[in-house]
Amino acid sequence: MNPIEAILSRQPWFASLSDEERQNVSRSCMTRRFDADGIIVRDGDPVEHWFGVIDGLVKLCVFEESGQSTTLIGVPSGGWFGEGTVLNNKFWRYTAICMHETQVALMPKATFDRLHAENLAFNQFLLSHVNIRLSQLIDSLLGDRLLSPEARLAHCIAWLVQPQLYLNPEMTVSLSQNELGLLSGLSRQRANQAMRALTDAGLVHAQYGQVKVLNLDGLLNYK
DNA sequence: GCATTAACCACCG
DNA sequence: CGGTGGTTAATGC
Repeated sequence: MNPIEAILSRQPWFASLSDEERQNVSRSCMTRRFDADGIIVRDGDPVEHWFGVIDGLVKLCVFEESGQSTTLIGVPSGGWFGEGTVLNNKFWRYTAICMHETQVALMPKATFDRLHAENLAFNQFLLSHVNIRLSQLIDSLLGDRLLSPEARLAHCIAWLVQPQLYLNPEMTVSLSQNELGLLSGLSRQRANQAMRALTDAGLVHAQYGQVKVLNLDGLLNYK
């Protein structure tokens, strides 16, 4: 089994395809490897693929003309991104940057559109995926408006190991506190301070360049 | 008051 | 050595 088949076989919708369609889909997809800081797509690039993170970590960012930039979300191994753009737009509206060396699966838009038009299980997967992302958005609005920096960081870490979205039995994510700050909208120093609070609360275990989640519900309920 | 930037230093890989 | 973590001081809203 080639790498792309191995990835697709883990997708819940893939098994529902006919043998022929499974072959067609996996033949149309590709994998590509990026170094740390490698750019998968830029804001303004034409939409050609839907992307899956096989191994590594990707951040989705926007850059303002003023020179300001912000990180929207992190997508770890097992996650997919860009379905909204593939469905609705001709051009990317954010930039996807690898935070580590990252291997990415690329599904051509034509394949995506065909599955979207023809396969129920694929649509069920998409709807559930989009639904979880919507929860994530609402949670992030909540964090932004009502919650403490500690809670914002807690939620941000929790979403990175979200078992509904990603396969990560170790519940661990490889990120520096600087990158954690970028993802949660905090400075490194404030993220560091918040990390200590979460560690003291026994919710996470901080290692060098890596965080292990000990209590996912605790993180999500952190005020 | 609280978070941010800048800066420093010790430590890890 | 570069990247990361822990901390402090100055600045800004």
